[in-house]
Amino acid sequence: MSDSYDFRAIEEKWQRRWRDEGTYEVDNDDPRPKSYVLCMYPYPSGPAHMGHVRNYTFGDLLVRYRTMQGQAVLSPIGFDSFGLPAENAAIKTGEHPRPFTDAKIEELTSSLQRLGAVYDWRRVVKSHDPSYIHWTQWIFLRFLEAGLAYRRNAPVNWCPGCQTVLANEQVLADGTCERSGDLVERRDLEQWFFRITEYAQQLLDDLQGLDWPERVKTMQRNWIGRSEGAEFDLVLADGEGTPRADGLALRVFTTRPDTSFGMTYAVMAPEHPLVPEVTSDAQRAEVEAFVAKVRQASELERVSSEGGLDKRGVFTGSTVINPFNGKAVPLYLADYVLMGYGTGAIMAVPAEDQRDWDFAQAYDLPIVRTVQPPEGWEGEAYTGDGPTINSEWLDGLGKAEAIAKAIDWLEVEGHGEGTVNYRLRDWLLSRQRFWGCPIPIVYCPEHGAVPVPDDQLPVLAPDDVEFRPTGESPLRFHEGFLATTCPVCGGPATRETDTMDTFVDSSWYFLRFADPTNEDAPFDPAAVAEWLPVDQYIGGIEHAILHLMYARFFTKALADLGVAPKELREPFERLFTQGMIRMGGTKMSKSKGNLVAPEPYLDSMGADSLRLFHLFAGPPQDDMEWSDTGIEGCSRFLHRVWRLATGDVAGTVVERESTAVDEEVEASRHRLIQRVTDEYERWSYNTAVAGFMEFTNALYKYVQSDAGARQATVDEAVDTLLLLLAPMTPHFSAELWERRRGGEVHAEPWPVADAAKAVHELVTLVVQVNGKVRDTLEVAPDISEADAEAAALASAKVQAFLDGAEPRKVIVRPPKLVNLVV
RNA sequence: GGGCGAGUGGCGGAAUUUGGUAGACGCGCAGGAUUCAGGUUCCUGUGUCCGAAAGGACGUGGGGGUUCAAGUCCCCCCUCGCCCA
Repeated sequence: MSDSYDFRAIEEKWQRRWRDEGTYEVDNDDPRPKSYVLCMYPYPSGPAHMGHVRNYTFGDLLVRYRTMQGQAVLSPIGFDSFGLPAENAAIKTGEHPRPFTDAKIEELTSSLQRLGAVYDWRRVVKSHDPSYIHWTQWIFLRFLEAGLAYRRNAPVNWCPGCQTVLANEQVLADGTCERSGDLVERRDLEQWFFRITEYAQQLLDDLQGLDWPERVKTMQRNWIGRSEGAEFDLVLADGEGTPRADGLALRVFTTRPDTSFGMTYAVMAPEHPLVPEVTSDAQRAEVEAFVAKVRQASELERVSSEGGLDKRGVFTGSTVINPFNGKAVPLYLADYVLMGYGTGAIMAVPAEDQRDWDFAQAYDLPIVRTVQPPEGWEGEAYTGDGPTINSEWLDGLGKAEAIAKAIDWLEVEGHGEGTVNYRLRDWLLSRQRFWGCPIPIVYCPEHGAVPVPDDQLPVLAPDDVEFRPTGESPLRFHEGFLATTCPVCGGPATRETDTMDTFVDSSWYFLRFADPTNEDAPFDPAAVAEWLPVDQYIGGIEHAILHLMYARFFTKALADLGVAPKELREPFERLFTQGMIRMGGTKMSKSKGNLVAPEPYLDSMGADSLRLFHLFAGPPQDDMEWSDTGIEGCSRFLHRVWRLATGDVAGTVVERESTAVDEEVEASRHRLIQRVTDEYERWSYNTAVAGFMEFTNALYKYVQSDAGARQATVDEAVDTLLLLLAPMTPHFSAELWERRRGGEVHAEPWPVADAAKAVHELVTLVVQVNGKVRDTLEVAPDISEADAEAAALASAKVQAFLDGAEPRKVIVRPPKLVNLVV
């Protein structure tokens, strides 16, 4: 008897070997074809949970599969190690977040190794490492020089109780602070932005060439939100419609210039700079109260259509002149118009916009249709196409022609022009937090905001800091950090205390992996050119919008600045978004406290069983409700293969010449290679596992058959099985391969099927009568139509159903099906 | 409200490309063999209904349609999920 499958010893042995021997380290000058496989780098929150297991199993499988196909696979890992959870822990304990974070990284690293995931450990990148901070800051300065970073006033969430700024995720759904429970206010602060909007069109256009899930691309398109329309001026007038003496006008944006004759009022955002100008004395008190109220509201509340609109607007006391018909219409403020979109002011056409319709109803404003709704239309606002009405020289035109003609008219008359507008806003990167990458800026009373010179990077946060229970950033009170000198004049100056959004760190880490220890630059463009773009990026759908958009923006900007190769327009050629693991219907996450730890399974069944289970449980892109029923089936399967591979199955294995039975086993071996290779390419891992199980079951039958199995056939079948399983169950395959054949299974070439040997001797021909299966026949795969029909008619079962009748029609699809219609 | 995706046995799920044996594979369950017993292992069965069986009828959220043939294509409806508003 051979010894049994001791997964614990085997996994430790191979994990140590892969790590110590650097099996999965690859050099930039590796002569093999290059491939870059990357899982989104994790936030180090402690030991891995099942969500990580699933994610990193997919990644590791691909690394090993491509390695066996002869490629040099770059498989790096890093840690998104700045962020709020570590800072919150620091506030609670008073301990600096660095040791806390380093400990979490240790824990996650060892979990990943216990899973059997392999990486080039020389290339580890950590966001909070001074060498990484250095180059994140350097990139910020290059963006600043290029005008891609700038500073302006913007509203933040301010908690009056804590006297600090909150991140969006620290504000509860009811608008209160998660820590103190105070109502969160909106407050203006000078903050840093990246000019991502400059790339809006490119970010939209370049989606086309990416091999990404269509729904992720759709989400990005919607987020960018390109809309074509027109901007034009509405001349401001007093309450009676008499134009102001100063000729001041209000610029509005609309996607529907064709409906301009239907404008019955206009609306500006409450924070519009012209608000004080247009407010009449009679309305001033009401307007100011309204503006103050809106300042409290979150953007989500403002754009929500929940609840009535009757308290959400106020009349300014002014009117504006519609240039199309010269009529004066009232000018309102309303919370649903945002300063950040378009021009911050709109013409309102209630007949063709539902929100304008609702507002018009609430404020008793007139509604004039300018598009003829279809016959029988019973809805309110009509946004579809139709002939234009009530619009003088636009009457009768369809939507597209009317839009074009209206824009022409605006341009000729000098009131405005056709424009493209994007929903995408510039990226606010300032965070009033400690545990992030410091923004390398100094404020001088003489010279204002001055960049820290390159030779003074990195700007690092001090270690001797005191965390306040309110959550305020300790940097704001640390004299040693704050006090500095102006790089321009040498006079006293203070440092910027804000840090960068952690999305900044994750926007370029995949580039650093190509050249992770470079001390003179973030990376050598030549090294990046060797590996990038990432061939396969793997991560969660929750990053479909922000992270992927920001990383794409950084890649384009860095290429345009000459930091990255200028041909590198996109970072991630192929994207796979795996489904999340749910627990009780909600996402498995630390904050929900419903994590499932892999350790008990690693202890009782081993990493390979757990990996196999995750692969077998369902399609990788689908969400999965966690349940461990079935994991034992995977463990059982591995034990079955182990016994087969170690000759521990009761049966007769003999040395003899090959017979037809042996040939059939050999044929199914070739079919398995074909099938599984195809399924690996398609990420259909659950069916690949099913294929392995079927094949193993068939081998058991073969070995245990009375006739006895041929040694050479069994050996070849088992060897193939081990090779095909190697990406899924790496330790298991490696150990058996070494025992049986010697050497490393993952260094073996991927098996290739012989198509000629993979064919079936006989295939099943289904015979139907009136579309119902009445018999199945075994026939040669190359049977002719006539022979198939004859065979079908010869069937006694079929004759019984025909009951002597002559078939009216015969459909023959050799060799699969014959349908007799009577 | 709009967009996208999904709905198949007791459960997870399968049915590739172009409509062609629905339920592969596993879990669970039942029976048998091994075992003092439990566990392990091996074999067999397992959509529902009628039937002792042979066999038959029904069956992929609901309703209609196209077709020799529909889980798959078309139309309407219901439910759930995600994204946007």
